[in-house]
Amino acid sequence: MLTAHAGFGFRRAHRLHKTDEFSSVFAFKRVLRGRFYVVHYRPNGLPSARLGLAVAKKLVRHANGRNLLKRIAREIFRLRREGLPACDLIVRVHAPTAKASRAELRQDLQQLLGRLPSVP
RNA sequence: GAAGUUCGCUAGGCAAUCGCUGCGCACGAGUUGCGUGGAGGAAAGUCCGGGCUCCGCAGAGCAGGAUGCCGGUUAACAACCGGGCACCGUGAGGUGACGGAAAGUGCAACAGAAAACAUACCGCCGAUGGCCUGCGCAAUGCGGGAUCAGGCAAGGGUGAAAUGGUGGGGUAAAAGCCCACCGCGGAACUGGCGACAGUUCUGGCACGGCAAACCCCAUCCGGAGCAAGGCCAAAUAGGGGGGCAUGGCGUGGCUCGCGCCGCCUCCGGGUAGGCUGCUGGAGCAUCACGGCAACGUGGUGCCAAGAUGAAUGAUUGCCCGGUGUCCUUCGGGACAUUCGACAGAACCCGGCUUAUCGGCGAACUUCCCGC
RNA sequence: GCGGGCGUCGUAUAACGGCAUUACCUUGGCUUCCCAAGCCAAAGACGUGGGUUCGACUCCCAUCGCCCGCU
Repeated sequence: MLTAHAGFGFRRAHRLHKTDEFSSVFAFKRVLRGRFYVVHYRPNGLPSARLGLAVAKKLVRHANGRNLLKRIAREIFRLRREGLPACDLIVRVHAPTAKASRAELRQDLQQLLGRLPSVP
């Protein structure tokens, strides 16, 4: 049902929705760790990569800040989705980001996505 | 011009490109195209109050909680408006949990004589009575002393607080003992819906403080929450042991009442997807009328977020504002800037509280200068 | 969404509205040839801001932070 849609779109099909989907990615236990972000990944056998997000309330108290981190992650994923291997990704935040600038956060995630292994 | 006070508004703007999402329309029916809408003044904290939904009705009592000068506004409120009183400010104005201590119980460390019922440490007096004593023939006379009986609470000192204050009279010394004024209590009258205020008379000083100590009085409050609640689909599972049925469940702090009839527990087993509620409402704008105002009534026009692993964004350019550096013909200009607050709807409203870079407007106050 | 609880020396804890307690830790001294142990002494705290009260860790209000529960 999922077609390899060309371009920079980021539709519902490119996101993870169910608890099961999240759990299976976590259960696969493949992790790339950056300075602020952590990327869990698991090959999904679909034509495109999919993204899930998790930002702990404990690390970023205000909804405002959590939304910012998610937007940054979403935007980078959207722009690079075409070039990514077909994996389910969960981008998680694991370090306090209060002092980090947007550029640092972006650079961190770009570098993590670059380290993803290609799917056989 | 400076310094303030109060009230209100605003929350950088425009464009391009790439995206997310609600709704509508279109057809070639694609997760396609076009159009259109898409965070706040606090959306926050969840401190109050409602609507809505379910608990049969929302019932009674107790417990518990809330409110607490008066009048009004409101769906309701701990909110708001107007007023009274007290305090603060030169003023515009601001602040106030502001009922009751002559119903009761309790509390007050240390200091101090004494901390709530009266008392007397240092003191003052010693008129009167007694004592000692001088004058005197003597007296119920005239003096002196200050051990006693006794009188006093003025002054001192302690404390957060000490039994009205100031002045005068008065006295042996004193004292509301007496008087004037002030304060306080009571009564009457006047004004006001009322809180309260004013005037007059009167009492002769009582009735100290703390109720954000218990408490009393008056008024109010049933419980739970949109994960409420409803609908659809799929699947199925019955059973065994034990307990209670003056019992159990609805029911939530307790009791009663009301409704239902099996219920609880252990073993073992199963399910948890979609739709709805979901945004048209105590709604917004504007006009008229009533009201000091909060607000109300009526007319006209408008429809303005609805996500659900959770949208409302990103990048670039120009402008606006700030900051820094440099230049200046003092008008300003050039360059740089990861400088542009607090912060993100989750059923919906009314308040409160807290966060917040700045900008704008109106009315008023005080001071200075000029005319 | 709803509800409950807790913030006290560096750490763990007590405290009727009236001088903030105790232990460990730290520092100094005594003791010892030296260390440890022991003995003696000292320093160090009421999350923040208001209010009530003569006086607040305690009572009230607001706020900040942390923890827990239900759905």
